[in-house]
Amino acid sequence: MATRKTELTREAARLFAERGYHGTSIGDLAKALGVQKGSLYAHIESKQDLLYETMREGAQAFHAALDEIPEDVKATERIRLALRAHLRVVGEQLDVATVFIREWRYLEGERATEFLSERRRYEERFRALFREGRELGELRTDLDDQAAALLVLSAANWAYTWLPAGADTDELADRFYAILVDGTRGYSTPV
Amino acid sequence: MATRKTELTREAARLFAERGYHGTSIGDLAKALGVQKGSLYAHIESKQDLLYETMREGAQAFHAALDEIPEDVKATERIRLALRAHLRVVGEQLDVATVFIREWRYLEGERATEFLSERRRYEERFRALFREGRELGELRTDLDDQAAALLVLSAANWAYTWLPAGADTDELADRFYAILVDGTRGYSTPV
DNA sequence: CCGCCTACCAAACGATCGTTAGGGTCTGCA
DNA sequence: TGCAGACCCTAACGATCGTTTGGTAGGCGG
Repeated sequence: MATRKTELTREAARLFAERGYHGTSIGDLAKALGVQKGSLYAHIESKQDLLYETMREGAQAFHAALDEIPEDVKATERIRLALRAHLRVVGEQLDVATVFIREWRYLEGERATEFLSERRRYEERFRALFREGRELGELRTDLDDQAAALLVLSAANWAYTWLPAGADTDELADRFYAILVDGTRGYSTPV
Repeated sequence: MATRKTELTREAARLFAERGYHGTSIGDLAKALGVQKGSLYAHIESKQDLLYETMREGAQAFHAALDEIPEDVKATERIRLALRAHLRVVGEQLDVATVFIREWRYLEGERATEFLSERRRYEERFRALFREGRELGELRTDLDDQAAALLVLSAANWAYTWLPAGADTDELADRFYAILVDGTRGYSTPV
């Protein structure tokens, strides 16, 4: 099943992540595969297609990771698992995640808007967790859940810049979660 | 004082932020300034120079913002002010900040490594605040200050993607800070 | 052995890239 | 009046860009 096409998209993701979409030429890609650049057009219709397919792969991976979170656990626990899920995707598919997070804006035409709504939908799933947690009384009733969700999403979305490929992302997610839930203040620190 | 050169670098920052370094051509830049593209070379030596100058501007702005934080206040307060300072730079110089955070990797040669150490130095200033806060007893003694600093830096570095230009960043920073310090958990939530 | 399919090749297309060359037109100051 | 300096022009350079074309080599089922 490791067709030439999937090798191509995988290498494209790697190069797009390393040099950026506009910084990667079709010639670079062909050279990385040991092939003449014209030969690539037996598999794709355009360079844009490669970017688009990587985006789709990323969107699918991130959503699928969230989908596996059980619904019958507490909202706070689902937040922890969601952070784990996101960081796991970043760690396991670093190239795809990097392109998904950083290079999406080079999509052209309606694909850009399609991706934007896909992305908003993903972030909304995080926001919903915090809203739910607050409404169910698991989180502080005066919590600014918008800001809290933004904080988690920031940590999640920034991770591709420093995460080494194959890191233990579960433990890392738990460390972030612990700080987020209990705060950094000393137990008896005066205000 | 608004020399043509500064207009050029400002426009370059704007376009690099909007379309990326490799996505912006010298021709685009010239058109935005209402000038033939060859004319730009009366002011610069290369396209790389424009990127480099924007980076320098960004580095200067971020460091200067941190420099203005008084040293005689508590470490926790300095953390709050540091977050304010960073977000203020992002809000006030969104284009420069965007290029600084996202496009730096297209610097070539030793400029790339120069920038990388500049950046590490900046992040270290944040980490030091958390270490200090923990050692002085202002923060929990069992705090994972590396993770805490990473969390704040993530929020700070991700902000360019969603901050509207000219937003009230001080209030936003304080909201992040409040969550970070006190956590999200309900006061009486069972473990 | 034939015909199909996947994969690739060599060569070229027009467009655009960053950059250079040489000359021109203003303004302001001596 | 003349000269300097800032600013811009047109035209072209070689290189590289994404993409197209027409043809070929090898494997595999009929």
